[in-house]
Amino acid sequence: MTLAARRVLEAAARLFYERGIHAVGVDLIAAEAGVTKKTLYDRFGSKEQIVVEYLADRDERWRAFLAQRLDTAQPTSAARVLAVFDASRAWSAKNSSKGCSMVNAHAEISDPSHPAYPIITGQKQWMLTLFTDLAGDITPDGAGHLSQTLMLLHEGALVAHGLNIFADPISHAREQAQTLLAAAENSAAKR
Amino acid sequence: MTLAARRVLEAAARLFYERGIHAVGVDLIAAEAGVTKKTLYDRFGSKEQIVVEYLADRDERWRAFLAQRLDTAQPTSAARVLAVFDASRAWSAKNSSKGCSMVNAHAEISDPSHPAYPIITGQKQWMLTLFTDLAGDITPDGAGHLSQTLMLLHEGALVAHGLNIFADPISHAREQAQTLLAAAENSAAKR
DNA sequence: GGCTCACTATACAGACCGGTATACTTTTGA
DNA sequence: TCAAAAGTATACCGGTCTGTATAGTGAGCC
Repeated sequence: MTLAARRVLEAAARLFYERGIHAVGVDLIAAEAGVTKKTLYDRFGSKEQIVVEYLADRDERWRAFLAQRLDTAQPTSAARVLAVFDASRAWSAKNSSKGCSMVNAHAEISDPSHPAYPIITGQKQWMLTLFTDLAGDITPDGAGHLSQTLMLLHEGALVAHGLNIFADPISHAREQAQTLLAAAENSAAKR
Repeated sequence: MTLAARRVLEAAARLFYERGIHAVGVDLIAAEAGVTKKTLYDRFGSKEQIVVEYLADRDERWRAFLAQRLDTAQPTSAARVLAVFDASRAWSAKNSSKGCSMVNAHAEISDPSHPAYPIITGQKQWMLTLFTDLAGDITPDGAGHLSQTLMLLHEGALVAHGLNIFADPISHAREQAQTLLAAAENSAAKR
């Protein structure tokens, strides 16, 4: 990726996230990136491709960020679940004040055959799988059930954060997750 | 509201929800409504006003739908909390297969001074207040805490439903809410 | 009958949309 | 050193965007 291409992607990412995908034109992206439209089209070919790379890049960054956080977390599965919420809180404070970019993109991309669609649904599926794997270590029988609850808390917290419904929803979700994990460990130990 | 205006609002509501607000032009709305642009502008004055009335109307319909469901629910607060989730499940099956229209609109409307902004945040605040009032009857000390958790489960379920993350997330949220309510009633009774 | 209101039909304005073409300059690496 | 790659600058394309203007039709109402 060339320097100009990187600047285009950075500008597009910021504008798409803050204003929405359809509300941002390629002329604006080029201007904000300090790049001509010629360069933009030489590198990306279409606006759609910029959208795809915006979401793919954001997905990749989030996974890398989360992986790093999980690596430094305590090695127990319960601690790692909580580390996901900690990572989301840190990530949201810096990059996601308007909520989840995948959810927001989904609001604008209706067609399931759009090339960005699998990126959006893929990230959510990946998160669910992550929760399911961790939950499986805690309560093998209730892994599906627990992971779905964690997913709802997590998604709900991101929405609540983006819409500013109440203060610090991600911490609240983390706390609730902690209660859930304790109960699951307790009931698994009894069995 | 005239007949033509109603047709415009119905067409706009469907198109805005399915394709996104910025992706739909007034020409298309007029064509789908079987109405000329002249009529459309005579009735609404601007596209922005159509957006505002679309969201306001949807908000009103949801509140009326929910109120009717709450009226026919068992009069206990716990049953009424669960009735909210039941209402959401029924509503989503019919009108909200792509998730919450307020959340989706928020993804496209960045400016807090946009006239549609207070409608979006207002509905979320109203829902939180509703949960808080009901939770207050169950556990006065923990009303804020419980209502926030219910809110996260509810919002998370709507997102999960819209993105099809897993099957029937609203029922899962309802079930989780039920567990929470039982625990809250139990701990309130002990005190 | 005459008046108003809601509506149709069509054309147009000016801006912006995504995308392309031509011509030229700068950077960079074998 | 020299050619390819990457970039700038600018003009343009057809189409669509929100919004307006002009002209006329039909129904209800006092």
